Amino acid sequence: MTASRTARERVRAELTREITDIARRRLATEGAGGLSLRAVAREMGMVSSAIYRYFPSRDDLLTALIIDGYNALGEAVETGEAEVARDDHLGRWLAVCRAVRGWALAHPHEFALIYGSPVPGYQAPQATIEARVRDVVVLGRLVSDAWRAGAIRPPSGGAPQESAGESAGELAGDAATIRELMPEVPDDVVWRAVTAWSTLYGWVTFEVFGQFDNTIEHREPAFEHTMRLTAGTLGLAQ
Amino acid sequence: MTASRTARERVRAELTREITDIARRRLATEGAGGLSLRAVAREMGMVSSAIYRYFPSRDDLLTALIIDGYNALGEAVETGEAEVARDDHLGRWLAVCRAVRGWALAHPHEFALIYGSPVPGYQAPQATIEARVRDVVVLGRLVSDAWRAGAIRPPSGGAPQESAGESAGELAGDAATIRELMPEVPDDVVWRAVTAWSTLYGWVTFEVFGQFDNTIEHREPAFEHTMRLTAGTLGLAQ
DNA sequence: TTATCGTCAAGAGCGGTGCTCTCGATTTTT
DNA sequence: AAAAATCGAGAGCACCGCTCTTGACGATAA
Repeated sequence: MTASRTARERVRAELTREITDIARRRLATEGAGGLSLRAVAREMGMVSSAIYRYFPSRDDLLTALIIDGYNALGEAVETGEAEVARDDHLGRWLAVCRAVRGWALAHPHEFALIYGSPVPGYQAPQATIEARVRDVVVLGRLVSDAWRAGAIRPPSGGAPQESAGESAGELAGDAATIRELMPEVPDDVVWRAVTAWSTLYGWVTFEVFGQFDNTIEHREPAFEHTMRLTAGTLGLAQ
Repeated sequence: MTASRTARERVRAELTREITDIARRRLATEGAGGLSLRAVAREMGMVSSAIYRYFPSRDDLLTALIIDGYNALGEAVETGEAEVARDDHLGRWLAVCRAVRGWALAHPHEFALIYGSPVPGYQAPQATIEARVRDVVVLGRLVSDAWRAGAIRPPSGGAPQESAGESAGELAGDAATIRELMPEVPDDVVWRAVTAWSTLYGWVTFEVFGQFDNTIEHREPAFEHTMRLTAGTLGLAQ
């Protein structure tokens, strides 16, 4: 078995996990810029150079935290949305909104890591890109379900003035890409979904990053109201 | 006159300006976290300690850059919106959107500095808070003008389901605060404006921070379409 | 015109950072 | 049991923000 080689590998896996745990805890208090390998090593009673046996660079540790962050957010959204009846599409949308906001407020530094300013000099590896779609997948399935169930107001033939000429084709191309996440949905609804998604993350970003300070004090009712408004933009029946 | 002491003060003002210029240029290449006083000093042919005669700490230099950023964005929005006829309210909204997006794409690191993740360990002083409302003021005036001109669809008595009970009062309180920026506008329209503002900055944040990579390739037509959709949410006649 | 006083650049130095390299010790594999 | 792989520890490099001291310069007052 692998039991023999596990002797060393088990302690290695354990130490790797301990490093990321301490790093995540320090991230929550110091922020991404203040994350220091030496501090993590010090807290583990290790010498700083030993950390490099587990993470070859600070960026690799950051990558691990970013992937964890995407998965944590994705999981929060998935479980939040799963608790609502499948045919309650408005409820599913609101559950997604609350899950995103709740997770972001509970983990502001991790949220900043994955949806805030890119860390300078850090290039996100491919592994992070795959993990970052979990929340969007939930939205896509929700929109697709709602559309097929007839719960989304159909494109009112020309309500938002149709874009003219060449840009129409570019719009359609991008819409086709996005439609992979929400099958069968017409272009117009695809763009409504993108708009709603932008509104959700715009709000959460504003709130987490403090842009509402001294302006909106009762965030929760305002968020609820705004996301209901946004459901209207999305075309969900109220 | 003060001409004599100006001799000294003039070179001081000039050096101060040179420092912020170099810092801004380095910010554009290295990002906020990579901004180093020593590097700025080196580029000026100065010794590092001399910088502290002009900016007592790295945070003070950051503060100067942040205030400059708010003012640059505010000015871009103001001039962009001013070029549109006063009674073309949809045009004014779109001009605001394009100004925000254009400035953010042209100065991504400065945008990240003012609307992205807070710099860890940095506490924004009061001076920055005052400069950061210039863009919002433009939006407020625009919404107020449009409302008074009857260009905004009035609250359709209960279209978005009215929030119940106690949260209604909290909503109204915050709406009153925001109304200082958009006089005479009813609560419902205030929240539509907040929603539209979130959509705009949500989109721009997504685009600047690379969340649209491999998904939306033709950003400009998609942005135009989305912001027209958002104008509908705001209630602006199409 | 001379003396004084404030302002300035420069240098050394402190404690911190990411990261590299080497060196023994220990564990795993052969 | 011998060989190979892995690991922690330590020293060291170049960099960072920031502080303190020193000596030179220039504006101002006697």
